[in-house]
Amino acid sequence: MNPTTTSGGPILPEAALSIFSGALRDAIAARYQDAPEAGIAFEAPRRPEFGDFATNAAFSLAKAARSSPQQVATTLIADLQQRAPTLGELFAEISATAGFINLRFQPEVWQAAVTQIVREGSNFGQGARRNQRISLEFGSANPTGPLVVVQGRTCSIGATLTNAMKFCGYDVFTEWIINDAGGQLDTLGRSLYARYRQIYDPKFPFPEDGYPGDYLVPIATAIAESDGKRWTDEDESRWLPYFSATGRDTLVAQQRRTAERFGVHFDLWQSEKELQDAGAVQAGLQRLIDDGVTYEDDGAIYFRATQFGDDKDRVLVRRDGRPTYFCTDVAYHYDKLRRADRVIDILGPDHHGYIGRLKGLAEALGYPRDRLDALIAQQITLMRGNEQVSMSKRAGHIVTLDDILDEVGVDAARFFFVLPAPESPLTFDLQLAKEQSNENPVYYVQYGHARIASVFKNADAADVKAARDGAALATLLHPAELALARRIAGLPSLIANVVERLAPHRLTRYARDVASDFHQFYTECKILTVDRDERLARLSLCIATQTVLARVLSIIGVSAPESM
RNA sequence: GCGGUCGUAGCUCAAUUGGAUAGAGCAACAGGCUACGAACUUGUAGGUUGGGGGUUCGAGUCCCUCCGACCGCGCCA
Repeated sequence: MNPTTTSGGPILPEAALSIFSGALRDAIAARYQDAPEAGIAFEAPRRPEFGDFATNAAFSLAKAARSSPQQVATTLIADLQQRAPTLGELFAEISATAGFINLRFQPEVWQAAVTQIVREGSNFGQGARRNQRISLEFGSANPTGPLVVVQGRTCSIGATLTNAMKFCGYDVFTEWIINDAGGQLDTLGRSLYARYRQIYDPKFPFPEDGYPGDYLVPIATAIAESDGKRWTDEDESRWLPYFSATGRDTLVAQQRRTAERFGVHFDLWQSEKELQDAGAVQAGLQRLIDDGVTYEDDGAIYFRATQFGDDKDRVLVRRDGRPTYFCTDVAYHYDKLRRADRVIDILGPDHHGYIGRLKGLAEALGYPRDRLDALIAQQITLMRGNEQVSMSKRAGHIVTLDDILDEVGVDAARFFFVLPAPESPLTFDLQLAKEQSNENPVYYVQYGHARIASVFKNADAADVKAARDGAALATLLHPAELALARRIAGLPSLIANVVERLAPHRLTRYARDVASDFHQFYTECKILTVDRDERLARLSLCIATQTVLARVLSIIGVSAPESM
């Protein structure tokens, strides 16, 4: 039986791999009967001279075959040539080096991939809808001040993952938790009240633990304008609820405006206080009690976190009967775990010690630990050239996200915040981010997109249309053309990887790689040549490249300009 | 002290989760436009992956140990 059939038209890379995989499996079964059956995995080698794909199948067979991986690989390739001679129609090269079996596709395979991208356009790489709901919580800040740099990073990471997941066909629900249940709201109220009193008496004392910075002044002024001096003679029990609530509402509205400006949208802004008032906290607590994972000690109720990998048991209800922050979070996560198939929190660096508790909680509630993931966005150091920008909150040097957006713009900020892996610390150079020069990776990628747009402007409109309608690509043979085709064909698997590993930073790297391959192609291959077939083929490659660049940029949340 | 994250080129970061000779960008040096945007590109140089030990065909990646940085370790949120 011949496993390869190429009669059905052009074969795409995945199909070619799958044909090879089938043939190899048959060859292994015939040659090494007693070898354990194992899946055959392919990877794209780092070095181009090793071909387009490689498999390490021979390594796992070597022991059973009592032979070296290299010998096994050579034997299998010889068998394949006997058993499936038509593989040569798909593969220009099948070779064994150092035990790996390396594959190089025929150009037709990459040409077929380009044709597919042109045909599918902006749908290329999109996953079919799967019936899986993901809850993604990120950004969440105390409602006591403007958004700062950390939220810029968690929002960029969260929004990018959201976009990637949606594109893959997941049902994503984004949530922001408003930490308004604790004593910090009282602090906010007192700070705001002090600002209000200072309008009439500049010497009015500001609370020692109050929120510094002058962002409360405009809110206090607004209160003074609408209410006048009527709060100056009131008792604290009267003015505190009012100033706390007004401060919270105003600041949350500001935070929301900043997030929207940053291109980040949340489906739910969840107030913890409302969660408590609605009885959800009681329900979550009751569930833990029913599960028998709590105990009472000295009048307080504890969660047996140590049974689930945490290093300490955690108080849920204080001796005075008030629930802790963690207790509210139990309720919130219990709620999320019930309505989503997967729950992801993206937290700031100070929540490091919180991960174990959360995962233990998921387990205590009867869910597998990996149903809940907590990702930590590591610390950010702001630089301006060689100078570090002070962000000390105590000293009142608050650098807000709005400040950064004013200085470098949304595009650069979104790009830089996802540049390194989330768990790597980030050094953010504001000077570099706003520089419109070749040192700035954002412009490098955007320039690629704009350069393609420029080619289309110079080209004959009829040619562009012909290329969009589908042209023959047999002339795409130049190494730069094939490298670019191979790169852009990798978009779907890259996005799948970003989602699977929660690794948004891979998108920025990929964007640069695509742009780099394009610029090299552009340098080495004249696009608007006199030969019509060649011209249309290269225009098709440009169309496909622009499609991929636009997609990646849109997932990162960066604009794809036609000109710059 | 306990726990977590990290330590990779002068700088900022990767490395498809155990694969091949550890890669990019910037900075440095030397080249490329009478062709569609030079905001581009080609090349050179730069490394004991913090140190040491272990696991195996194979380790930046896993285990142990030391060194160093940051962050947690409240009946705060």
